[in-house]
Amino acid sequence: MVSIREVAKLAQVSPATVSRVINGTAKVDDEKKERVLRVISETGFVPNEVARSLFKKSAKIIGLILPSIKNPFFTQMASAIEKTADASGYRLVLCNTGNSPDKELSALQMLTSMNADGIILTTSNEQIHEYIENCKIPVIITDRRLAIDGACYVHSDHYEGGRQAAEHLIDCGCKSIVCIKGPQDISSARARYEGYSKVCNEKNIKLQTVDCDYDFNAGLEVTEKILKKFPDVDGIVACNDIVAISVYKVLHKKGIKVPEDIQLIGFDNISLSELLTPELTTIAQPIEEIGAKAAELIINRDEELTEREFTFETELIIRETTKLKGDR
Amino acid sequence: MVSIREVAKLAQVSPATVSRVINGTAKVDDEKKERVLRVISETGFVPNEVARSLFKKSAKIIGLILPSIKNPFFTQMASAIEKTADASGYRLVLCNTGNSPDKELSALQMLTSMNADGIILTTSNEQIHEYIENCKIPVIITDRRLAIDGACYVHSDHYEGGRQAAEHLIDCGCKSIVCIKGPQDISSARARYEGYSKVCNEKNIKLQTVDCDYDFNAGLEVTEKILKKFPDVDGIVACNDIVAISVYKVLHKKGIKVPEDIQLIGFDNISLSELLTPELTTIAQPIEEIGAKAAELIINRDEELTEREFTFETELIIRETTKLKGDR
DNA sequence: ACTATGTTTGAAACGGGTTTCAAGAGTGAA
DNA sequence: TTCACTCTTGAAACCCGTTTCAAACATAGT
Repeated sequence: MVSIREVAKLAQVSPATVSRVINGTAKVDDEKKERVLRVISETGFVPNEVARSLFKKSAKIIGLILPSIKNPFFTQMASAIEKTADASGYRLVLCNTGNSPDKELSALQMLTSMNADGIILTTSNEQIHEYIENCKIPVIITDRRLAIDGACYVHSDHYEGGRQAAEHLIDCGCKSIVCIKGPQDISSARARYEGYSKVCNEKNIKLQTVDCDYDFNAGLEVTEKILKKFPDVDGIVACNDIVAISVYKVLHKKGIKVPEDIQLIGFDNISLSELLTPELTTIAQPIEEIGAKAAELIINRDEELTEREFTFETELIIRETTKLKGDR
Repeated sequence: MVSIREVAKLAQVSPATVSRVINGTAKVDDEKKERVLRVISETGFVPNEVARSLFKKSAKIIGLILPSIKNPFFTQMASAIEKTADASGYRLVLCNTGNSPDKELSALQMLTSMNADGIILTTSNEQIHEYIENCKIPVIITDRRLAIDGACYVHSDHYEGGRQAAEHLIDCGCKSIVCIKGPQDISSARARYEGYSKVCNEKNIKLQTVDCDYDFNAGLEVTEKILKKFPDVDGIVACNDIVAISVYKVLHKKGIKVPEDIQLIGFDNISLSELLTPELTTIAQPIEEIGAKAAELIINRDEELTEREFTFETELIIRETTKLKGDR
């Protein structure tokens, strides 16, 4: 691996001059510049990013800390972050926590000590509170809202999304709706349910709920439970698209027709929801916008922020698991 | 950010001693060790990973260069890589290339200059040849086989997978099978097709093929084409699960029953293929094993390699889109 | 008591770009 | 010709954890 000092020697200039040529930080005599460039291309010299970031205290890195890389929602968000980051020359360092607070903290420390320029984090764990507040790099919390000052929040309007889901099923004529509540330690799941139940209260609809994790197998189980507990159910609000898919699967296996017998709505609008047969009616989050915004907040971190919370609107996407026809 | 020199000053020892305490690289007087540990916990000192990796020439980083982060196959592989990496204290730096050779090369250079300990790469681009052969860190090419010396290869036996798919549809009684060939510049797609066509030749089955990209929309189009060109088709071998899903979607929309009218088999066994209704019959690649193996090759890079190519077996997973019943 | 061996320790060098600072070169005006 | 000012350039310090090397000290053996 050739170093800047070797390039300097071969081009008969000082390392400082080579640095100035590479970065265009100061005027360099044309003849010398050419010599330097020639040596660089002959030797294939690439500046060592580690040495650079040691001095600059910026590694051009965005840290991404997620509960699970396999979850399509996070994957789509990660993809949007990567796209935005890459366009500005930033790389993504990925950490998977499986919701473990220990792993979250160590990922956070790790990324700070790597001179990351900012961290994008999805967590429900308030214990990392202190670390984040003392953190000198921006920390962006996506999808969820915690009570941590010093962080930025980027998420959808889950409350409104919950309302939209409830209203849509009611508009579709459902009389006995069951809401599958997501994990209530997650702020977005809480907000969705609050929006949902608000509408039900306004319209005097009886609240029928079951609890469920954001997990395919949990969705399979909870569907059985719904059918047993609420035999007259004709509408199901799933806590996310993955759970909606599992609900559909159980209903289909039992010969229950969707949307004829039971109507079904998901949440997130992961790209999968459109690939399925039948296509899933769902509440769309602007996943790409959320990811892009989070990345931008880090890339433009020197700009003074007027807001610390960015809320995006959700949108009802009517497809094939409910009866009203959408635009499509 | 407190440095090792500050810690040393506060603990009244030299930076060298602090380093020895942190890393356990040499015996340190118990009393001093305790002083150092106390100062570390009081100040919240975390060693700067960048300075460390500048000296050590290892950043404890695995670079992962993929055509697309959204593709579930790669996501599942990435997840397995992350799991293996994390267990040994390595982080993942993710680069998305969208198959652009320029981006591949710059990601490769970038990762080398970041002192990455190794790179896992999925590409069909032979142009990066020279760079990889001169690369001083291990480069592992997954899923595909190129003609690049100096790289390691980790993949499934796609040829055998192609054979299994063909044999299964024949066993299921298909008389007019259409094979959707994947992009033939990708070695694994070629191998699958070779395995497939070998079986057809052995059994005197007419080869009926169409070309298709690994893409959902391409799958929708190609299905229309199949129905037009081969109206008596009763079996379809899709080039991967995503395309199989899109094929199913078109067939379903046209009222064609799967597997009654047309049987369908995918490739990969992404977790999605089991979530669907109907569940997809497919040729499984051991995605997690491939990812883990690739990561291990980097983590254990000092061990002498006896092989440069690691081939995993594929497995026929019979589910609901073909007529023979599997174990389940 | 004195050599021999072993252990602990800190000063200093190292890794490789970047930046500061002051010297040297060049230009123009007086 | 000389003073003033600008532009280009390289030496050296810097970022910060690690390691080498030799000094200092301790223990054991004779």
